[in-house]
Amino acid sequence: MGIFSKTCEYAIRAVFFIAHKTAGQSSRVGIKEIAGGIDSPEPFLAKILQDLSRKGIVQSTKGPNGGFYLDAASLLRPLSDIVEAVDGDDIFYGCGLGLKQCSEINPCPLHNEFKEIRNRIHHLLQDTKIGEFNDELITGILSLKK
Amino acid sequence: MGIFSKTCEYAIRAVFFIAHKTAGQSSRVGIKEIAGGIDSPEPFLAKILQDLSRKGIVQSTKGPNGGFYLDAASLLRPLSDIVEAVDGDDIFYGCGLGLKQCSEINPCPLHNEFKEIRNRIHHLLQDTKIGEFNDELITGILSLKK
DNA sequence: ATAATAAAGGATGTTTTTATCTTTTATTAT
DNA sequence: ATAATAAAAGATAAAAACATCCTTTATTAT
Repeated sequence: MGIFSKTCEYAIRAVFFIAHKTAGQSSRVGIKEIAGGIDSPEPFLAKILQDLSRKGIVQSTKGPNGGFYLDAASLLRPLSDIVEAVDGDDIFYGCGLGLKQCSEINPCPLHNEFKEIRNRIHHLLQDTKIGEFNDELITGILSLKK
Repeated sequence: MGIFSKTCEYAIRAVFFIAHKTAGQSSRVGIKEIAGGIDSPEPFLAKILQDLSRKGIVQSTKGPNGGFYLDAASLLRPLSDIVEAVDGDDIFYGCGLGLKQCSEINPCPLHNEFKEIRNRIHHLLQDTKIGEFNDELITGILSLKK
């Protein structure tokens, strides 16, 4: 088990992939190419992108030359938008030991330590923009496969 | 989805509970009391403790006056031992985006940022000992329920 | 208009995680 | 020895996550 669900891992990788493939050039990229580009099961990823599209995080058009893309505004959105859309905000606000009532006044043993870690994750994802890695992905410095 | 699996959340809370109930006094605490004390499903927790017992992280004896307890050495073990036993070490070493080949020479876009976060989690859990919160748990400053 | 294309939508299947129940084994007190 | 107790072990079940397949809808090119 990682920090994110598998669904969310695929989602983030897919959005990065769409971003670097379509940023600037008014082009689209199809589900097949995306799935191949991030090593994910195609039909499962289709469902994930369908959901992200409904939620306005990615854009899409049907038909020939259709596919997924990201408009200028989407490229500037923080990664946290993807995570919240897919996994919710538990990773940012939930108790590390799973206690519903855990809080400042009723803390679990790890409350303060985990608060810092969760905050750090939250800030990292808020400060990182979807379009931020396009250059490095194009040049191959960064990887989205396997 | 939290940082840990539900199984692991229950495991940590249960071990904390056993620790503060039995530390010092050569007493034992039964599965029923533990499950009640940490708000967990009793039969599921029984399986978890059975596993932790096999792995030597908690001690147990059967029969009347039997139950679970922690010896002196166990009380000094780090929390990371519980997490590794239950969830494995993915949380410490795995790629945030789920990439098997992610590494320094083939990094995903979030590699360095996540490395720091994972390290921080790792160090926190290595530096925190199982018996560390007994006093606060007895006095009720800290909570393991709901 | 028509055929081809590609995502959207809906139904379904599989695997893993979470949870329960029943029987067995070890220990203790009588 | 026997009965009572409590964890261990094994089998089973329910829920959630992960994954696939088939049909429909929107778009484009001819």
